[in-house]
Order: sequence, then C-alpha cells, then structure tokens
Amino acid sequence: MRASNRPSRANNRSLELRDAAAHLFAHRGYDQTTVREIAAACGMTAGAVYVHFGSKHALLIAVYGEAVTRVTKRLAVSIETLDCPWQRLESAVRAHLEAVLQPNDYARVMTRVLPKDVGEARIELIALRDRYEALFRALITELPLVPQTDCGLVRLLLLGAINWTPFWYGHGGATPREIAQLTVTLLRNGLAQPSARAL
Amino acid sequence: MRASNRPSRANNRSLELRDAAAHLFAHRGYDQTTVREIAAACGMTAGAVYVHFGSKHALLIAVYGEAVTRVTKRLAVSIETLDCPWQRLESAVRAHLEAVLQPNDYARVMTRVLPKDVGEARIELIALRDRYEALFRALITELPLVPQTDCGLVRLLLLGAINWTPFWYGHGGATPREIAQLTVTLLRNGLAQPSARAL
DNA sequence: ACGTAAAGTAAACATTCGTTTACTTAGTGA
DNA sequence: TCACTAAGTAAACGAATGTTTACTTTACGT
Repeated sequence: MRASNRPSRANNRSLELRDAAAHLFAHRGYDQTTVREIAAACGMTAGAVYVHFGSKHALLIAVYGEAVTRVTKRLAVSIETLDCPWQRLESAVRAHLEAVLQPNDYARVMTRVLPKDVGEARIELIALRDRYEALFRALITELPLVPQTDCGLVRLLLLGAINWTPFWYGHGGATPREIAQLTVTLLRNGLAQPSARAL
Repeated sequence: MRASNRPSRANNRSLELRDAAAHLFAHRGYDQTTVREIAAACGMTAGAVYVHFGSKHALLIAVYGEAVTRVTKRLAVSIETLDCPWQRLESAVRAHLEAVLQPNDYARVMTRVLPKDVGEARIELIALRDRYEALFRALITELPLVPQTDCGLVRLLLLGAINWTPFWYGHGGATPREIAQLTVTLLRNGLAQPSARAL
C-alpha cells in the first residue's frame, strides 16, 4: 500500500528525454539534432528513445506542446492583476519576450523550429501555436483602437516583431523590459514628433 | 572576331544552377534541398554541380548574395523620387514586402534560410544581410522621431515584423501595400484612439 | 588537323541518420 | 519462487547525403 514511493519503477525518464530534446532543439534546431545526441544527453542509447517516444517527430511534438503550456501559464499570470488594456498587452509582450529570450529551452523551441520545417508534424505544431496566439488576439481586441483598424493584421505584425527578436537579441543591448515598453508605446502612440503627427 | 555570339561555350550554366538552387532553397529550405535535386532541375548530374561551385555552401552564398543585390536595387529605385522621410520608409517597406511575399525565389531565400542554420557559411551570410539592413538604418535615421528614441531598436522591431510576414501571408488577406501602410502608420502615429493617447 | 581544357557522366565513397531487431536486465505482482 | 513486462543495450539495416574519382564528350585556339 505504498502508492506514494511507488515510482521507483516509473522513474519517468520520458521527462528527462523530453528536457534533453528541448535543450538541443532550442540550441541547434530540429534537423541538426540527432536522436543519438538526445539519448546520449540522458546517458542512454538511441534505441532506448523509442521505448518512450514512437519517433523523433513525436518527441518534437511533446516538446512543443510543453513549451506552449508553460509560456501560456506564465503569460496568464502576468496579466491577471492588471486592468488597463495597454498595460495588459505590455505585460504579455514582456512575459513572452522574457520566456523567449532568456535561456529557456522550451520557449525557444517555439521560435527556433518553424512548423514548415518538420513535414508531417506540421499540422499539430500549428494547432498548438494557434492556441497560444489566440491569447494575443484577445488582448488586442480589448484595446481602444482607432475605428476600422485591422486587428488581425496588428496581431500578426506584433507577433512577428517579437518572434524575430531571438535572431538579434544581445547585439542591441536592450532588455526584454525595454523592448516590451518600446513596442507597446509604439503601438499606442507611434514615434513621430507630436508636431509632425498626421494622418 | 565574333565576340558577341561567342558564349556558345561559356553558356553559363552556373547561372542556371544558381537559379534552380534559389527556387529550391526558397520553397523547401536549405537542409531539405539536396545537391542532386538542384542538378536534376538543370538536367544535370550531381557531380557536374561541383564544376561550377566548390560546395553546397558556396552555392547558397551565391544565391544569398544575388538576393541581397536584387532587393537592394529594387528598394533603392522605389525611394529615389520621394522626399518625405515617412513616405520613403513606407515605400521601402512596401518594396521589401513585395519582394519577399510575391513568389520571388531570391528574395524569399533571405527570410527562409536563417544564417544560424548553415554553419560555416554563417559569417558571409550575416555580412550580406547587414549590408541590406543598413539601408533601413539610414531611412530610420532620417525620421523626425521623439527625442531619445532608440533607432536601432526601432529598426530591429520593424525588420522583425516584416521578416515574419512570409509565415502568415495569405491567411490574413492583406496585400503588401496594405501591410506597408498599416506598418508605417503604426510606427508614425500609433493605433490608440486620439482621446486615449498618452505617454 | 590536333591538342587542350572545360563540361558533364556514371559510379562509388564515406558518413550520417532514423529506426528496427534480437537480446539482456531488473523490478513487480501473484 | 516464478512468470511477466517495462527499460535498456548493442548492433545492424536501409536509405540518403555531400563529395570525389576516373572517364568521356565537345567546342575552341592555333
């Protein structure tokens, strides 16, 4: 009746494998990471990976799913106490940036491996990502924008700007907080000198 | 003395190869494209590719260089008759988007294959890309922005937003012209209702 | 007419990769 | 104790890849 310390057998090495895969996918990309490397990172043989995951694709989907779950949770927490729509968006952008830019293996996979590059697993990855982007859709819908603004287009431009950050972060010198501030200020007020502001 | 119709020998199949490589790199990515496919697209054998290019990496660098040259030229033409800094930027963004979004093999390579994914050729690709991004640096420097704006950061966010467009273009329904308009309007005036505008 | 050198072929080379197979180990429940 | 099953290993498989080699073709200069 010792159900609590039972998992001596179910010593889930699956999670260990998933973490190792996340680390390698994030740092070297999906194609450049081999199953043997993932296994070796856990002190195992390549064959043993297939006891836990049916294929390399299945491993990627597991990593990607966990990434979306984690960053979704983090984002939800960061905005739950805020009321102002602009503040909520800025906080969400900042949470996203911190997740993506800090050496966070799971979050990095979301921007590092592109759904287009993984063939069969494409559909499942896109579904996972859509679930996440819906959060931003909601935040943007809340904003008091000038009439007839294309909210969908705004969301896509915003996500593009922040999804691209991993490719230059570090060379700019700006922190995630500063990037988030400028991004949302830009979205709200623009950058033109007030005297030169026009339609 | 028939120097004009001489090139029956120098029938530059190198360019033919480069074009085929551009097409395949743009549509399937660098890793997923094989040397044999590129050769077959020109009705050749894989071995013949190495008569013209020393390696697959060299072929990529040739494609990438040509891409930068073409899009640079196109961008320069699009802004040469304009004076207003905001109009110049909008025209440049539009030219960039049209190049990247239309089925233009060379321009697509610039956003489809990421320098990080190609190992040794990384340095040369980054140098080529920097040359292009310097054009945007100049356009942004011309803008009458609110004081103490981080122009570098603005440039990176802008390029991120438009570099990411290939991943969603077509699902949004917007044309390159509309995307460019919204992008620069956003950069200039922001999107908040005038009544709610604040620092 | 002839030698040369570029252009191209066919085939093999040497890896590398994802995956499978046959076998071993060890903890568990009855 | 004993059969059962999950976990893991070692090795091989089969396909694909970038690249090289040896050989052939062909157009041009002299």
